[in-house]
Order: sequence, then C-alpha cells, then structure tokens
Amino acid sequence: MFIGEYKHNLDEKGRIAIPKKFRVALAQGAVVTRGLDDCLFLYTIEEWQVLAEKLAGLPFSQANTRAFARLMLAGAMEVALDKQGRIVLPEYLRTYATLQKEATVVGLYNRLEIWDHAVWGEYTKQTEVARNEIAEQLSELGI
Amino acid sequence: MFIGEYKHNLDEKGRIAIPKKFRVALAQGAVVTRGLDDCLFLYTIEEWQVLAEKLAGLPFSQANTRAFARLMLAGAMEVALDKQGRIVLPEYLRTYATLQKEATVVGLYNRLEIWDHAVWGEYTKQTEVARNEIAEQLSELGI
DNA sequence: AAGTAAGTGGGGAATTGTGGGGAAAAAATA
DNA sequence: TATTTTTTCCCCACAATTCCCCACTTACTT
Repeated sequence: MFIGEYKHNLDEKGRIAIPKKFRVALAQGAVVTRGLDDCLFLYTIEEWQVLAEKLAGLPFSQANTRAFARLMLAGAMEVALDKQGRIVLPEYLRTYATLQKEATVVGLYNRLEIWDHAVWGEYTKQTEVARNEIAEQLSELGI
Repeated sequence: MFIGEYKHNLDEKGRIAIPKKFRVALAQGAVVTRGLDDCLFLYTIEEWQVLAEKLAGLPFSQANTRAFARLMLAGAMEVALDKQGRIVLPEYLRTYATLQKEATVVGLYNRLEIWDHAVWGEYTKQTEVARNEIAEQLSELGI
C-alpha cells in the first residue's frame, strides 16, 4: 500500500529517488504516465495491466474517451529502478508535470503520484478549503 | 477503545508521546493522517486498512473524490512507537495541523486525534455554543 | 518524603537521498 | 562499415536525515 508524502529532488539527469519503503514493490518494474491535475502517475506492472485494459476498453467512437486514452496510454513509459532506487523520468513527462528540481512523491494506495513541489503546494492549499464540503458529500460512504 | 483528553508536548524533532494506556493497542503499528478541522487522525493498522480501502475505491475520474483521497491517503504515514512510546510526526503533518509545541491528544473510540493545544481550545469554545442545538438535531439518532 | 512511572530532551550511529564521474551501449555521420 | 558523438547505465562517495538508545525531570502514589 502506497501512502504518504515525500519531498525528493530530481537531479540533472532527470532522475528521482523512490522512497525506500516502496522499492520492493516496484522492483519487478513500474510504469509512469501522464496523470490528472498536472502530475504523473506511477503504477506497479500488475496495477498498470488492470488499468490499461480498462482504458483499452473505452469506446473510441467518443472524442473525450479517445483523448483520455491517449493521455494515459500514449503517455506511459516503463521504468526500472537503478541500484540506488531511482528512476529516470523521460523529458516529455517532466515537461508535462512542469518538473524541474523539487518534487513531491505521494502515495495513493495503488499508485504513486509525482508532483512539482510548488504545484502540489498550490493544489493542497486550494483543496483544503473545500475539504469539509467534500467530506460531507462522502459521508454516505461511512467515512 | 480510545477516550479522554491528554496534553503532551512535541519535542524539537517532531516527536510526541502517546498516552501510556493506548500504547499496547498501537504496538502493532499505527497510521497518522490529515484529519478534518485542522487536526490529525491516528488509527490502528486494522482500522486504517478498512478506511484506506474505502478511500482507494473512490473513482479517480472525479475531481472532488480525487482531492479527498489525496487529503487522507497521501496525507497518511505509518508510524511506529519508539522505546519510550513516542511517534515522529512528519513535517508536512505538523504544518497541516499547525503543531508547534503544545498539543492535545484526544480519544474518539476508534481513533486518536492530535490537535494543536490552542486550536483545540478554540474549537471546544466555539462548538460549546452550538452544542445544545446539535444535541437536539441528534435526538432522532436515538442519542 | 521517597519511590515509581510517565513524559521530555539530546547525542551518536546507521540508513537513505543526492550528485557526479566513467564505462558501455546506442545512434548518427562519414 | 568504421568512427565519432551522444545517450544510457552503473558505480562510488558525500551529505543529510532518521532512528535508536541513554539520561534527566516531573508528577503521582503509597
């Protein structure tokens, strides 16, 4: 289970360290792709397989599902951890998420997200305002 | 069962002592995360597992459920008690709850909450006013 | 008033994150 | 096809953080 928030830096080669505790889970391989809200999604191979099949199942007759499939499927790239537990983020993904140096890695159960540090700060600041309303909407889930 | 109110101090390393009587319950591990009303929630591993699964089940295609999952899942961090019965609160959680030194730990049956002492004081003062009204609204729940 | 139990503070060792240099592989050009 | 250039990958070393342990202080109990 991926949870938590971690501040890591990209180096000049576009590499980023994966938090130690997640490395075993990703040792078999991982897939990074374009995510929602200007961040990157990172999945284990198995989780990615599940998601990819769902995406592939979307009707390509509709313009918006086509766009969504292209965002995530065409954006995807398989990555491997090096001996120090880092992955290389291809340039197009760094551009997409406006990643430069400071990044925040966050765990969301079955995926990791990689954010530019400043963008993540903005996002949390904005959504914190609405959190109580959202919480009330979700009360029916028993949360 | 967690009940009661305890005043503890954070030290310079961001550690806080867990009230003695709750330590056995949390010995197997605990998870702290961002809570509602500017405090932190702390669960036993088992309780957290249930909650995490509910959160993970929310569809990531909707903006507000995404935001809520990021609040609680990405906010979560597994913590362990040290030999003295303390946990370390990561910096981002201390910032979230505006925790500096004085803190109040309160028990709410299946979770603990960690508040900045002053914020907790404010909160209880404010809700005291509305308490009677709230009580009447709750009568229909059989309380 | 003394002893015990719980909370607080801090120092040192081990682990994890970061940066960079060099070798191997791949790509491009002649 | 040979040679040069670029890119990727692997490894080493430093820096920073985290974790673990020991000691002190305060508060409660008998």
